[in-house]
Amino acid sequence: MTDATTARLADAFMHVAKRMRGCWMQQLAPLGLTPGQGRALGVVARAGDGIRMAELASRLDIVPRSATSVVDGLEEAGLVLRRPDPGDRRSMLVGLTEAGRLLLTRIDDAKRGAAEEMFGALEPAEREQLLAVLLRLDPCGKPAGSI
Amino acid sequence: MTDATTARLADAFMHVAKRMRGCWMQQLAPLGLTPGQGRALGVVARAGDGIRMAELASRLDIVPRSATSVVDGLEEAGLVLRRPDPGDRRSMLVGLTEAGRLLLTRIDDAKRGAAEEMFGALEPAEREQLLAVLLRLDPCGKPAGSI
DNA sequence: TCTGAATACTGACCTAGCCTCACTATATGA
DNA sequence: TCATATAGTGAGGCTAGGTCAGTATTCAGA
Repeated sequence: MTDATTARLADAFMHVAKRMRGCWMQQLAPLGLTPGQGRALGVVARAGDGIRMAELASRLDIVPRSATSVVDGLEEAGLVLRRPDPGDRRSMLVGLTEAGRLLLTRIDDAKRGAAEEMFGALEPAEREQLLAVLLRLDPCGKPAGSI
Repeated sequence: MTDATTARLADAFMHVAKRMRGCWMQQLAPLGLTPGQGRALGVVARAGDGIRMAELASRLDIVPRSATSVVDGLEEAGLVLRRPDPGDRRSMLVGLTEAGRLLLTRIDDAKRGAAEEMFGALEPAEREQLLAVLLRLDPCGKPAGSI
């Protein structure tokens, strides 16, 4: 019984996640961003003036090599800039450009739009409950990242 | 306020979904299956004796061309078999082989294991609640498929 | 009965978003 | 000074999708 519920839970969860991803993609596409880039831009913005590649990767919960690709895309679009870390010449600091800063508010709107479209059916109290539940889930023992 | 909760909700949701996917992948890997193949095999099994490619695609919520690739993989692994639909020679019927039928129970176990690992932190009542909430979410207006 | 439109599948090719492995450049502790 | 560790990245792989175009078949209507 609970067994069946749990399995259905997994199915339903992945299904909703898939739709949400599509929804978000759709909202971000007009801005010329993929979901991964949008997420990364948000992390960079929140990091203030310059975040290391490794730190960015960790907050996105991806390996450093993958962060390189994401930042490549953002830099190509003129939204972020890499500069060497003056304190450690092995490191790069990634920071927003003016264009990136300007785009950020539109990204936030898109994100809010997608979230609203997704969770609009839920009462505010239900959303709070759902959020609380999600924050307690930590599969496979990995520590939860930021974003 | 609710705005911020909704945005955080989206973040948390995608984060959990990502971990869950990894968790499931990990459980399925020993069986030589990807999550997509596991899902497809389940749909084929539930369909009884033979499901059309188009119907399979629709239940997986992917385009028919993508279903072709998934079935290619399963057929190569000897888990399913394509045969022409006697009633419509344009169509193919996909059915489980004996090997597929045998693997199915192990897949179910893996799935249950992943789901348990994911949602184990929740009380049964909370799982029921979560499931109920998920079933109400239907982003971007697309009709909900099966699995 | 013939024909044009619709349908079912698939080959060729593309993308996002990850990964590992191996490499260079730099930093750091003994 | 020198071994080892760390930061980032090139090369290349994979899953899970997607599009576009083409073939085979079905079917509705003239």
